[in-house]
Amino acid sequence: MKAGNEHKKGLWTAEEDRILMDYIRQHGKGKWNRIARETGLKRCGKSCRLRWMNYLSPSVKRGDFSEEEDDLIIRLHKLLGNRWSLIAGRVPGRTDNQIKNHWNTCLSKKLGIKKGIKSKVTRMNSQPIISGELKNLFDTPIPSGTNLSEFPNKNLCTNKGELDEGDKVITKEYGSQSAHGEVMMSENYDETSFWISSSADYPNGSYLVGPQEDHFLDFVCDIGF
DNA sequence: AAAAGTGTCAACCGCCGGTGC
DNA sequence: AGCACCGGCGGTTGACACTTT
Repeated sequence: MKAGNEHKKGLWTAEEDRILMDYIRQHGKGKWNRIARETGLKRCGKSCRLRWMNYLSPSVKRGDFSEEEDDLIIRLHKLLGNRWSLIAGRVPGRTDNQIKNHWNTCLSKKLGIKKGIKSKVTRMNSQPIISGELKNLFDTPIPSGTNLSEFPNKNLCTNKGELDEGDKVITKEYGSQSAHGEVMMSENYDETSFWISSSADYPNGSYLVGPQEDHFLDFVCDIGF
């Protein structure tokens, strides 16, 4: 089979939607290439999957993003970067594609973020960071008016007072739970790392220090230049 | 009214990792 | 080990709608 040449592209018609939905109602989703074949749709399996996941699935929420959703996405993006599927997993009813589009067209503009400017890690100050206490981690003061009570779990230890990219850090959160991570640039961090990002991604000079996944948002410390 | 410019978002593309044979 | 297939991801494109000139 010469895949590619004979697959239809472009917007889906109402009739194609109906065929795909009927099939999935009857047989369930998955095995998208098989679905594409058996429905007679002249689409590739990937296209069928995408259409279902991003549009036809009943779990997909349509319509404008609420302010609450915007706020959540902004906070998640600070923590996770462009990991749209992870962000979408925490925004009920929204797909990664919706969130990515919304970010690129509305939110990044709203925040004044320019594309293509790389983050850089800057050095923290030399103060040791003491477990159970929020310290100013950077060379600059915490802006007046910052509500520290918004960050209830701030137990952070470091193995030295001054951090740089590559340094190992330990956090303690949620009772006895602790985790190890590495200070990284935001666009490079991996699943297990904590990270520090800064600069152009966050026009007001925000820094973030935080673990992700299991520990999630409670441990975000947002400090200005 | 029409052309040009801009914004939005559905869909595509290439790549990657997992799985089964 | 190597291959094919599949699902999933993030970046990008392009059609269409809307706004401005």
